[in-house]
Amino acid sequence: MQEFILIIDDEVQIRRLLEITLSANGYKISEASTGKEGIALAATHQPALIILDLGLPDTDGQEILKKLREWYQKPIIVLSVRNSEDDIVRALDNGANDYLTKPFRTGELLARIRVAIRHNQDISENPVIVSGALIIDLANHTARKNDELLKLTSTEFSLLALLAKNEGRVLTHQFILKEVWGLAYVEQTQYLRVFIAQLRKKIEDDPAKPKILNTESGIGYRFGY
Amino acid sequence: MQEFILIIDDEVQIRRLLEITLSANGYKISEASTGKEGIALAATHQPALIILDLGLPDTDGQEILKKLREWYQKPIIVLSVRNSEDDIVRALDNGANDYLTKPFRTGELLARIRVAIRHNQDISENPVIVSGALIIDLANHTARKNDELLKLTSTEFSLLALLAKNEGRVLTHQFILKEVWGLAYVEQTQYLRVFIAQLRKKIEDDPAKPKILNTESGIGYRFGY
DNA sequence: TTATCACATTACCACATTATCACATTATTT
DNA sequence: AAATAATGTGATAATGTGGTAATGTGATAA
Repeated sequence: MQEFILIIDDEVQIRRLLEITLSANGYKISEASTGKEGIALAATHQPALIILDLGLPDTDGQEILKKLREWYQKPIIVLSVRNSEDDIVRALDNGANDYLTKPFRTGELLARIRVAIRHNQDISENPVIVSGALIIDLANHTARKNDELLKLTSTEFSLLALLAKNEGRVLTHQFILKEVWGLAYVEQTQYLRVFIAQLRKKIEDDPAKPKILNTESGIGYRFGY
Repeated sequence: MQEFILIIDDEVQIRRLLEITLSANGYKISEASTGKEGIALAATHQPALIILDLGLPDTDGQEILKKLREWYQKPIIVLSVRNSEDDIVRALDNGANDYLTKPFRTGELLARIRVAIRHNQDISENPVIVSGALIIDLANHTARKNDELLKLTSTEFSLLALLAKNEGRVLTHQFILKEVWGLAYVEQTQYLRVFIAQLRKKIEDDPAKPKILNTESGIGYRFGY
């Protein structure tokens, strides 16, 4: 899976610089120029890391940081022109993983991004997910229920696998669509409904009363719990 | 539990400064003035964090870093007079968690130590608010009471989360409306009454005698206390 | 070619959620 | 205690969201 970085900065030049540098190093990018937009994008895109400029026009950067940290656990690297110890300490104590003052050196930023992501990556991937009577084999792209092989199409399988990998967690429509269909499809929530329905027919005892693939109305879907 | 920090630095003044600052902040200290000594102490004392000066007399600091990282997983913060990008990137890629150039500001160092230690503790744990039998998982948009999942709509959830995040504090009607419904709705106090009632039905033992979602007549609502 | 399959797309219906209102109840003030 | 203000409650309307079936499309294989 490609690492996905969200840049929240109002300066176009900085965004362009970061965009070029980061994509040249194999990261995917999304950008926001205001705090509000940034929070919205973070919620829908679930980036692996956020680069946050403290000097945004709409809101105090420290407040955005706090808001993000209410639910966002992955690394946040703060950029700022401000170099006062107070700003730095506050940002770090508000949940930032690192703090760089502008102008920054791109090589150093990249190294600090690697540090931040490296830390977050030691969650080992389990090739087989077992949940009740369901057994999902990620490596073989097969799923079984009560020991009988389910006939799943590849889209159905990746959808099921994605949800199962995040058992108990609510995944937003946008996130699922992005992961399974790709970035261009984040608006097509109806695809998702169709495929959820198909999966339920195949794996639920009573598709009308799903116990495995649960709906979180207005938000997304959840596997189990 | 007392946090234990190992300082590897050959300059006596720096060691003394760190010793005073860190112990004043509740950390226990051990010190080494050479790389060899440092590695030995790290092995015997198992510190929660290491502060490593790159400019040691006996060995190249980067080499000590690599040696430590062969077995030592906890945070290492590098100090150095050298400010070249190359040094910084190398240190970070060799496994340092952070890099500060001398002279450093003690408040910033302390904040970065907190970041490093904080990081090492809460790997993959969700931010949850626990209040009595209620457990609110902000990242997952789920809430439980006595271990059973509550069926909350997204508006109900954000209202509950907002109040719970401010446990014990009175939030005014206007503030709550602004946060949950948006600025245009600060006058619609009736929305709030309706949704508070719905939440109470779902989470209070006796909705008529609320113990969790309390009314502050004429002002707003309060979670708990 | 036809048949088949998976996915895309649409239309429609059902249900869940939210908004709104009228009225009951409770709290506060005089 | 009475008057007034504030809050709670239940019903219903309006809207939003999700589920399902049917159909279109394009690829692939018989």
